[in-house]
Amino acid sequence: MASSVFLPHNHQHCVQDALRQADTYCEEQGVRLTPLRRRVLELIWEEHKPIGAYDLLARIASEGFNSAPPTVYRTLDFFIQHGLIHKVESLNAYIGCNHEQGSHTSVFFICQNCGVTEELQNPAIEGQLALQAAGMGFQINHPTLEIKGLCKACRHA
Amino acid sequence: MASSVFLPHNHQHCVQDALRQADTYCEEQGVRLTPLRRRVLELIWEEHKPIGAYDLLARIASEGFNSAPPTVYRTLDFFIQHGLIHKVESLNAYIGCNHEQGSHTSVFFICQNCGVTEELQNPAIEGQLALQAAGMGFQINHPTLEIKGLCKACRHA
DNA sequence: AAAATTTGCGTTACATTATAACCTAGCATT
DNA sequence: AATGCTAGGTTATAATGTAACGCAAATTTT
Repeated sequence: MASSVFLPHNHQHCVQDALRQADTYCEEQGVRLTPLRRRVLELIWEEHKPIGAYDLLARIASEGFNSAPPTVYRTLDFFIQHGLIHKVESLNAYIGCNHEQGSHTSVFFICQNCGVTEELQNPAIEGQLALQAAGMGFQINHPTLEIKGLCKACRHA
Repeated sequence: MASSVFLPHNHQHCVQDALRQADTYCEEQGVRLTPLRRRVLELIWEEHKPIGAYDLLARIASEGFNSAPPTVYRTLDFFIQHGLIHKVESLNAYIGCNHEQGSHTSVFFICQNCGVTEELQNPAIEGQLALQAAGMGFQINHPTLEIKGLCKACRHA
Protein backbone atom coordinates (compact mmCIF):
# COMPACT_ATOMS: atom_id res chain seq x y z
CA MET A 1 0.00 0.00 0.00
CA ALA A 2 2.37 2.69 -1.25
CA SER A 3 -0.33 4.44 -3.25
CA SER A 4 -0.59 8.16 -2.76
CA VAL A 5 -1.82 11.06 -4.82
CA PHE A 6 1.57 12.65 -4.17
CA LEU A 7 3.24 9.93 -6.24
CA PRO A 8 3.07 9.53 -10.00
CA HIS A 9 0.12 7.37 -10.94
CA ASN A 10 -2.23 6.69 -13.81
CA HIS A 11 -4.70 9.41 -13.07
CA GLN A 12 -7.22 8.20 -15.63
CA HIS A 13 -7.97 5.44 -13.18
CA CYS A 14 -8.74 7.88 -10.38
CA VAL A 15 -11.23 9.77 -12.50
CA GLN A 16 -12.82 6.68 -13.91
CA ASP A 17 -13.09 5.06 -10.50
CA ALA A 18 -14.62 8.18 -9.03
CA LEU A 19 -17.23 8.46 -11.75
CA ARG A 20 -18.04 4.79 -11.64
CA GLN A 21 -18.40 4.96 -7.87
CA ALA A 22 -20.67 7.97 -8.23
CA ASP A 23 -22.77 6.18 -10.84
CA THR A 24 -23.19 3.19 -8.60
CA TYR A 25 -23.90 5.27 -5.55
CA CYS A 26 -26.50 7.43 -7.27
CA GLU A 27 -28.26 4.44 -8.72
CA GLU A 28 -28.35 2.76 -5.31
CA GLN A 29 -29.66 5.88 -3.67
CA GLY A 30 -32.13 6.67 -6.40
CA VAL A 31 -30.68 10.09 -7.08
CA ARG A 32 -29.69 11.45 -10.46
CA LEU A 33 -26.22 12.03 -11.77
CA THR A 34 -27.31 14.57 -14.38
CA PRO A 35 -25.01 15.78 -17.16
CA LEU A 36 -24.18 18.91 -15.19
CA ARG A 37 -23.40 16.96 -12.04
CA ARG A 38 -21.39 14.39 -13.89
CA ARG A 39 -19.32 17.05 -15.58
CA VAL A 40 -18.76 18.97 -12.36
CA LEU A 41 -17.58 15.82 -10.62
CA GLU A 42 -15.27 15.09 -13.52
CA LEU A 43 -13.80 18.60 -13.32
CA ILE A 44 -13.31 18.27 -9.56
CA TRP A 45 -11.43 15.05 -10.15
CA GLU A 46 -9.31 16.48 -12.92
CA GLU A 47 -6.50 16.97 -10.46
CA HIS A 48 -5.89 15.98 -6.88
CA LYS A 49 -6.20 19.60 -5.92
CA PRO A 50 -9.08 21.41 -4.29
CA ILE A 51 -10.87 23.59 -6.82
CA GLY A 52 -12.80 26.78 -6.09
CA ALA A 53 -16.50 27.14 -6.83
CA TYR A 54 -15.93 30.02 -9.22
CA ASP A 55 -13.18 28.16 -11.06
CA LEU A 56 -15.60 25.34 -11.58
CA LEU A 57 -18.28 27.79 -12.61
CA ALA A 58 -16.03 29.32 -15.27
CA ARG A 59 -15.22 25.87 -16.62
CA ILE A 60 -18.80 24.72 -16.94
CA ALA A 61 -19.93 28.11 -18.23
CA SER A 62 -17.38 27.84 -21.04
CA GLU A 63 -18.97 24.51 -21.92
CA GLY A 64 -22.44 25.93 -22.37
CA PHE A 65 -23.90 25.34 -18.92
CA ASN A 66 -25.52 28.15 -17.04
CA SER A 67 -23.05 30.51 -15.46
CA ALA A 68 -24.79 31.80 -12.36
CA PRO A 69 -23.33 30.85 -8.97
CA PRO A 70 -26.33 28.84 -7.74
CA THR A 71 -25.71 26.37 -10.53
CA VAL A 72 -22.40 25.31 -9.16
CA TYR A 73 -23.18 25.73 -5.47
CA ARG A 74 -26.23 23.52 -5.78
CA THR A 75 -24.18 20.88 -7.45
CA LEU A 76 -21.47 21.11 -4.81
CA ASP A 77 -24.08 20.86 -2.06
CA PHE A 78 -25.48 17.77 -3.68
CA PHE A 79 -22.11 16.04 -3.72
CA ILE A 80 -21.22 17.13 -0.21
CA GLN A 81 -24.55 15.91 1.10
CA HIS A 82 -23.89 12.55 -0.46
CA GLY A 83 -20.30 12.37 0.69
CA LEU A 84 -18.85 12.37 -2.82
CA ILE A 85 -16.80 15.49 -2.30
CA HIS A 86 -15.52 17.50 0.66
CA LYS A 87 -15.11 21.18 1.20
CA VAL A 88 -11.59 22.17 2.23
CA GLU A 89 -12.48 24.93 4.65
CA SER A 90 -9.08 26.52 4.87
CA LEU A 91 -9.02 27.02 1.09
CA ASN A 92 -12.69 27.60 0.31
CA ALA A 93 -12.34 24.87 -2.25
CA TYR A 94 -13.68 21.45 -3.05
CA ILE A 95 -12.12 18.07 -3.59
CA GLY A 96 -13.34 14.65 -4.60
CA CYS A 97 -13.67 11.81 -2.13
CA ASN A 98 -13.30 8.17 -3.00
CA HIS A 99 -13.59 6.81 0.50
CA GLU A 100 -16.60 4.98 1.80
CA GLN A 101 -19.69 7.16 1.59
CA GLY A 102 -21.41 8.31 4.72
CA SER A 103 -19.74 10.34 7.36
CA HIS A 104 -16.14 9.48 8.03
CA THR A 105 -13.22 11.22 9.68
CA SER A 106 -10.54 12.28 7.25
CA VAL A 107 -7.31 14.18 7.48
CA PHE A 108 -6.35 16.31 4.50
CA PHE A 109 -2.70 16.84 3.75
CA ILE A 110 -2.41 19.89 1.54
CA CYS A 111 0.84 20.78 -0.17
CA GLN A 112 1.26 24.54 -0.11
CA ASN A 113 3.65 24.36 -3.03
CA CYS A 114 1.97 22.13 -5.61
CA GLY A 115 -1.55 22.19 -4.22
CA VAL A 116 -1.93 18.44 -4.30
CA THR A 117 -4.10 17.25 -1.46
CA GLU A 118 -4.49 13.79 -0.03
CA GLU A 119 -7.37 12.61 2.09
CA LEU A 120 -6.45 9.95 4.61
CA GLN A 121 -8.29 8.10 7.28
CA ASN A 122 -6.24 7.52 10.36
CA PRO A 123 -7.82 5.54 13.16
CA ALA A 124 -5.11 6.53 15.62
CA ILE A 125 -5.80 10.23 15.13
CA GLU A 126 -9.51 9.62 15.15
CA GLY A 127 -9.08 7.63 18.35
CA GLN A 128 -7.15 10.36 20.12
CA LEU A 129 -9.75 12.90 19.10
CA ALA A 130 -12.54 10.69 20.39
CA LEU A 131 -10.64 10.25 23.64
CA GLN A 132 -10.16 13.97 24.09
CA ALA A 133 -13.80 14.64 23.27
CA ALA A 134 -15.03 11.93 25.63
CA GLY A 135 -13.02 13.46 28.44
CA MET A 136 -14.78 16.77 27.84
CA GLY A 137 -18.23 15.30 27.38
CA PHE A 138 -18.11 16.74 23.88
CA GLN A 139 -20.04 15.05 21.09
CA ILE A 140 -18.14 15.18 17.82
CA ASN A 141 -20.33 15.84 14.80
CA HIS A 142 -18.01 17.10 12.14
CA PRO A 143 -14.22 17.23 12.37
CA THR A 144 -12.28 19.48 10.03
CA LEU A 145 -8.70 18.27 9.88
CA GLU A 146 -6.59 20.06 7.30
CA ILE A 147 -2.83 19.99 7.39
CA LYS A 148 -0.95 22.48 5.27
CA GLY A 149 2.68 21.88 4.54
CA LEU A 150 5.02 20.46 1.93
CA CYS A 151 4.71 17.11 0.26
CA LYS A 152 7.77 14.91 -0.06
CA ALA A 153 8.47 15.89 -3.65
CA CYS A 154 8.19 19.63 -3.06
CA ARG A 155 10.26 19.38 0.09
CA HIS A 156 13.10 17.86 -1.90
CA ALA A 157 12.84 20.35 -4.74
CA MET B 1 -7.22 20.84 35.92
CA ALA B 2 -11.01 21.03 35.45
CA SER B 3 -10.90 24.46 33.83
CA SER B 4 -12.73 24.79 30.57
CA VAL B 5 -14.43 27.59 28.72
CA PHE B 6 -17.46 25.33 28.54
CA LEU B 7 -17.84 25.56 32.32
CA PRO B 8 -18.98 28.59 34.30
CA HIS B 9 -16.03 30.74 35.21
CA ASN B 10 -15.12 34.30 36.10
CA HIS B 11 -14.74 35.60 32.61
CA GLN B 12 -13.30 38.93 33.70
CA HIS B 13 -10.13 37.02 34.44
CA CYS B 14 -9.94 35.62 30.94
CA VAL B 15 -10.20 39.06 29.37
CA GLN B 16 -7.81 40.67 31.81
CA ASP B 17 -5.27 37.88 31.43
CA ALA B 18 -5.48 38.09 27.66
CA LEU B 19 -4.94 41.83 27.60
CA ARG B 20 -2.15 41.67 30.11
CA GLN B 21 -0.46 38.91 28.12
CA ALA B 22 -0.84 41.01 24.97
CA ASP B 23 0.63 44.06 26.70
CA THR B 24 3.62 42.07 27.87
CA TYR B 25 4.10 40.40 24.53
CA CYS B 26 3.92 43.62 22.55
CA GLU B 27 6.35 45.37 24.84
CA GLU B 28 8.80 42.47 24.59
CA GLN B 29 8.51 42.42 20.83
CA GLY B 30 8.65 46.18 20.43
CA VAL B 31 5.32 46.36 18.64
CA ARG B 32 2.45 48.65 19.53
CA LEU B 33 -0.84 47.71 21.09
CA THR B 34 -2.65 50.81 19.86
CA PRO B 35 -6.10 51.82 21.12
CA LEU B 36 -7.74 50.25 18.08
CA ARG B 37 -5.84 47.00 18.49
CA ARG B 38 -6.45 46.88 22.20
CA ARG B 39 -10.17 47.41 21.72
CA VAL B 40 -10.41 44.81 18.96
CA LEU B 41 -8.65 42.25 21.13
CA GLU B 42 -10.98 43.06 23.99
CA LEU B 43 -14.01 42.57 21.74
CA ILE B 44 -12.65 39.28 20.49
CA TRP B 45 -12.27 38.13 24.06
CA GLU B 46 -15.72 39.28 25.08
CA GLU B 47 -16.98 35.74 24.72
CA HIS B 48 -15.35 32.39 24.10
CA LYS B 49 -16.92 32.37 20.68
CA PRO B 50 -15.33 33.07 17.34
CA ILE B 51 -16.41 36.47 16.03
CA GLY B 52 -16.68 37.53 12.40
CA ALA B 53 -14.61 40.36 10.95
CA TYR B 54 -17.69 42.35 10.01
CA ASP B 55 -19.24 41.88 13.43
CA LEU B 56 -16.09 43.30 14.90
CA LEU B 57 -16.11 46.07 12.35
CA ALA B 58 -19.65 47.08 13.29
CA ARG B 59 -18.70 47.14 16.96
CA ILE B 60 -15.64 49.33 16.54
CA ALA B 61 -17.41 51.55 14.01
CA SER B 62 -20.14 52.23 16.54
CA GLU B 63 -17.42 53.35 18.91
CA GLY B 64 -16.05 55.95 16.57
CA PHE B 65 -13.30 54.01 14.86
CA ASN B 66 -13.07 53.89 11.13
CA SER B 67 -15.58 51.53 9.56
CA ALA B 68 -13.88 50.31 6.40
CA PRO B 69 -12.94 46.62 6.18
CA PRO B 70 -9.17 47.13 5.96
CA THR B 71 -9.23 48.61 9.44
CA VAL B 72 -10.36 45.39 11.02
CA TYR B 73 -8.59 43.00 8.68
CA ARG B 74 -5.27 44.70 9.30
CA THR B 75 -5.80 44.43 13.00
CA LEU B 76 -6.75 40.77 12.72
CA ASP B 77 -3.68 40.10 10.59
CA PHE B 78 -1.51 41.74 13.19
CA PHE B 79 -2.84 39.51 15.95
CA ILE B 80 -2.70 36.37 13.86
CA GLN B 81 0.87 37.12 12.85
CA HIS B 82 1.80 37.46 16.49
CA GLY B 83 -0.13 34.40 17.56
CA LEU B 84 -2.54 36.33 19.78
CA ILE B 85 -5.63 35.17 17.92
CA HIS B 86 -6.52 32.38 15.52
CA LYS B 87 -8.79 32.26 12.53
CA VAL B 88 -11.39 29.52 12.73
CA GLU B 89 -11.44 28.54 9.08
CA SER B 90 -14.65 26.59 9.11
CA LEU B 91 -16.52 29.62 10.46
CA ASN B 92 -14.64 32.49 8.87
CA ALA B 93 -14.30 33.91 12.33
CA TYR B 94 -11.65 34.82 14.84
CA ILE B 95 -10.94 33.82 18.40
CA GLY B 96 -8.46 34.80 21.07
CA CYS B 97 -5.54 32.61 22.02
CA ASN B 98 -4.00 32.53 25.46
CA HIS B 99 -1.58 29.72 24.80
CA GLU B 100 2.12 30.18 24.43
CA GLN B 101 2.91 32.52 21.57
CA GLY B 102 4.69 31.23 18.53
CA SER B 103 3.36 28.44 16.39
CA HIS B 104 1.66 25.65 18.25
CA THR B 105 -0.74 22.88 17.31
CA SER B 106 -4.22 23.39 18.69
CA VAL B 107 -7.49 21.60 18.39
CA PHE B 108 -10.63 23.72 18.46
CA PHE B 109 -13.79 22.22 19.87
CA ILE B 110 -16.72 24.26 18.59
CA CYS B 111 -20.19 23.84 20.00
CA GLN B 112 -22.69 24.10 17.17
CA ASN B 113 -25.42 24.99 19.61
CA CYS B 114 -23.99 27.69 21.86
CA GLY B 115 -21.00 28.68 19.76
CA VAL B 116 -18.55 28.39 22.61
CA THR B 117 -15.17 27.24 21.34
CA GLU B 118 -12.27 25.81 23.28
CA GLU B 119 -8.71 25.67 22.07
CA LEU B 120 -6.74 22.73 23.40
CA GLN B 121 -3.29 21.41 22.90
CA ASN B 122 -3.12 17.67 22.79
CA PRO B 123 0.30 16.08 22.44
CA ALA B 124 -1.18 12.68 21.63
CA ILE B 125 -3.08 14.05 18.65
CA GLU B 126 -0.11 16.11 17.62
CA GLY B 127 2.05 13.03 17.90
CA GLN B 128 -0.19 10.90 15.74
CA LEU B 129 -0.30 13.64 13.13
CA ALA B 130 3.47 13.93 13.16
CA LEU B 131 3.74 10.17 12.79
CA GLN B 132 1.38 10.09 9.84
CA ALA B 133 3.19 13.00 8.20
CA ALA B 134 6.60 11.45 8.77
CA GLY B 135 5.45 8.26 7.08
CA MET B 136 4.47 10.28 4.02
CA GLY B 137 7.54 12.47 4.01
CA PHE B 138 5.20 15.40 4.52
CA GLN B 139 6.39 18.49 6.34
CA ILE B 140 3.64 19.96 8.50
CA ASN B 141 3.56 23.73 8.47
CA HIS B 142 0.12 24.66 9.62
CA PRO B 143 -2.50 22.27 10.95
CA THR B 144 -6.15 23.32 11.03
CA LEU B 145 -7.98 21.13 13.51
CA GLU B 146 -11.55 22.21 14.12
CA ILE B 147 -14.10 19.89 15.66
CA LYS B 148 -17.75 20.85 15.43
CA GLY B 149 -20.21 19.17 17.72
CA LEU B 150 -22.05 19.66 20.98
CA CYS B 151 -20.53 20.64 24.28
CA LYS B 152 -21.48 18.76 27.40
CA ALA B 153 -24.01 21.34 28.57
CA CYS B 154 -25.78 21.60 25.21
CA ARG B 155 -25.80 17.86 24.83
CA HIS B 156 -27.68 17.51 28.09
CA ALA B 157 -30.12 20.29 27.33
C1' DA C 1 -52.64 8.14 -19.38
C1' DA C 2 -53.77 12.41 -16.55
C1' DA C 3 -52.93 14.81 -12.50
C1' DA C 4 -50.09 15.83 -8.74
C1' DT C 5 -45.65 16.07 -6.78
C1' DT C 6 -40.85 16.33 -6.66
C1' DT C 7 -36.48 17.49 -8.52
C1' DG C 8 -33.16 20.09 -11.20
C1' DC C 9 -31.86 24.10 -12.61
C1' DG C 10 -32.54 28.98 -14.93
C1' DT C 11 -32.58 33.70 -13.31
C1' DT C 12 -32.23 37.92 -10.64
C1' DA C 13 -30.73 40.02 -6.93
C1' DC C 14 -28.07 40.42 -3.00
C1' DA C 15 -25.21 39.07 1.24
C1' DT C 16 -20.88 38.02 3.23
C1' DT C 17 -15.99 37.82 3.46
C1' DA C 18 -11.64 39.71 2.01
C1' DT C 19 -7.98 42.41 -0.55
C1' DA C 20 -5.49 45.95 -3.57
C1' DA C 21 -3.75 50.30 -3.97
C1' DC C 22 -2.90 54.68 -2.71
C1' DC C 23 -2.58 58.28 0.67
C1' DT C 24 -1.83 60.78 5.21
C1' DA C 25 -0.58 61.44 9.90
C1' DG C 26 2.08 60.47 13.63
C1' DC C 27 6.08 58.62 15.77
C1' DA C 28 11.02 57.33 15.95
C1' DT C 29 15.71 57.89 14.61
C1' DT C 30 19.16 60.64 13.07
C1' DA D 1 14.40 69.64 10.73
C1' DA D 2 14.94 65.63 7.58
C1' DT D 3 14.25 60.79 6.99
C1' DG D 4 12.12 56.62 7.32
C1' DC D 5 8.73 53.62 9.34
C1' DT D 6 4.31 52.19 11.17
C1' DA D 7 -0.64 52.65 11.79
C1' DG D 8 -4.45 53.50 9.83
C1' DG D 9 -7.80 56.39 6.59
C1' DT D 10 -10.07 55.92 2.05
C1' DT D 11 -11.87 54.19 -2.26
C1' DA D 12 -12.73 50.66 -4.96
C1' DT D 13 -13.19 46.03 -6.06
C1' DA D 14 -12.48 40.93 -5.71
C1' DA D 15 -13.90 36.48 -4.09
C1' DT D 16 -17.13 33.55 -1.98
C1' DG D 17 -21.80 32.26 -1.01
C1' DT D 18 -27.18 32.55 -0.52
C1' DA D 19 -32.30 33.84 -0.95
C1' DA D 20 -36.21 33.68 -3.53
C1' DC D 21 -38.95 32.88 -7.35
C1' DG D 22 -40.26 30.36 -11.51
C1' DC D 23 -40.46 26.82 -14.95
C1' DA D 24 -39.82 22.40 -17.10
C1' DA D 25 -38.69 17.76 -16.98
C1' DA D 26 -38.87 13.57 -14.35
C1' DT D 27 -41.22 10.76 -11.02
C1' DT D 28 -45.02 9.27 -8.43
C1' DT D 29 -49.80 8.87 -7.58
C1' DT D 30 -54.38 8.45 -8.99
